[in-house]
Amino acid sequence: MGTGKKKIEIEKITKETSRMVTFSKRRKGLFKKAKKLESMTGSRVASVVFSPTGRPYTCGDVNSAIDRHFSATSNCTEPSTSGLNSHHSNSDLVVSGHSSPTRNSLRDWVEGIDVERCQLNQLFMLKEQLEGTRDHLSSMEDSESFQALFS
Amino acid sequence: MGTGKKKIEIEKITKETSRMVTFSKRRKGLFKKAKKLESMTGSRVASVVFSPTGRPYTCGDVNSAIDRHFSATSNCTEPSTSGLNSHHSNSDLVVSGHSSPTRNSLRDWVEGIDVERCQLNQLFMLKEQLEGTRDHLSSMEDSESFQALFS
DNA sequence: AACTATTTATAAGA
DNA sequence: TTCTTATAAATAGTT
Repeated sequence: MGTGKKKIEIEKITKETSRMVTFSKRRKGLFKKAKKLESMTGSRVASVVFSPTGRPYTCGDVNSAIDRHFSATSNCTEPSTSGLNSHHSNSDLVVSGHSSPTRNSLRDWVEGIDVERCQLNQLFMLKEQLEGTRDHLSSMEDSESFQALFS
Repeated sequence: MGTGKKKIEIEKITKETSRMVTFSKRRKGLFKKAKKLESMTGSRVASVVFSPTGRPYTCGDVNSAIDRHFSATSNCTEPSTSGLNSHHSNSDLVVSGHSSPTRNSLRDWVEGIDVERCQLNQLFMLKEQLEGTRDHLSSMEDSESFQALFS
């Protein structure tokens, strides 16, 4: 009958196929849940999913989520008085000396980043998110929001 | 009987309460789905949810997701050969002149950020994610992963 | 892609 | 906030 090698190959292909089918179904479900959570409760959800092959998929309107914080405090030096920035501990976070930048002081905040610390992983991922979002708009559930992001 | 004012207050409280209950339940469900998607398909999910009151909740092991990309290319100058960085268009992305930094060149990448462009919103959100993650570990579904993130 | 038996999530009430 | 449960939604397996 079939060789052991061929049998294994067939199993691998089948496995990968069903794996990708499951990934596709569940990613769709996850993003649907995220959007419903937003619409039902007035919350904001931003998420990134890296597929088994490394392809990034994003969900949620990042710009709007951030703008909400800026617009709520447009006349203040603090970007937000809600939970987000109301408690700054004395821990050694990635940003030193810039606890709550306004839009205009973001350059200061960026320049204050301690690039030697591990949180750079986060920045790197952010870059990948941006690039992945740009390059894979067609894969997204909410393409319009993210096309605006790069226009 | 009860005054109109009191009646409205009761309605408002009830509404806010059920809204937060729904938010809590659905956020929990969303994070559960995210974790199951990861475990079933070998994918990576990172997500941030801002509650109706602006409180951030995070899900997913950001460090591990990034480390996967670094570890896959530990001997290369490129952080990843998978889909993420395999295609750089000539569009004017936030990062100019640094298309694929290694861990050691991340300082260059950070310094290359065009801080006048709208993508700074993304960086600001990243900062909020970091702070929110640190300050609200108790609210998370996967506390252990994120405690390690700040240790 | 579509179907459906089954599992899973959740809204309402306690 | 947690528990229960009837109902709704998601999805694994299959075609």
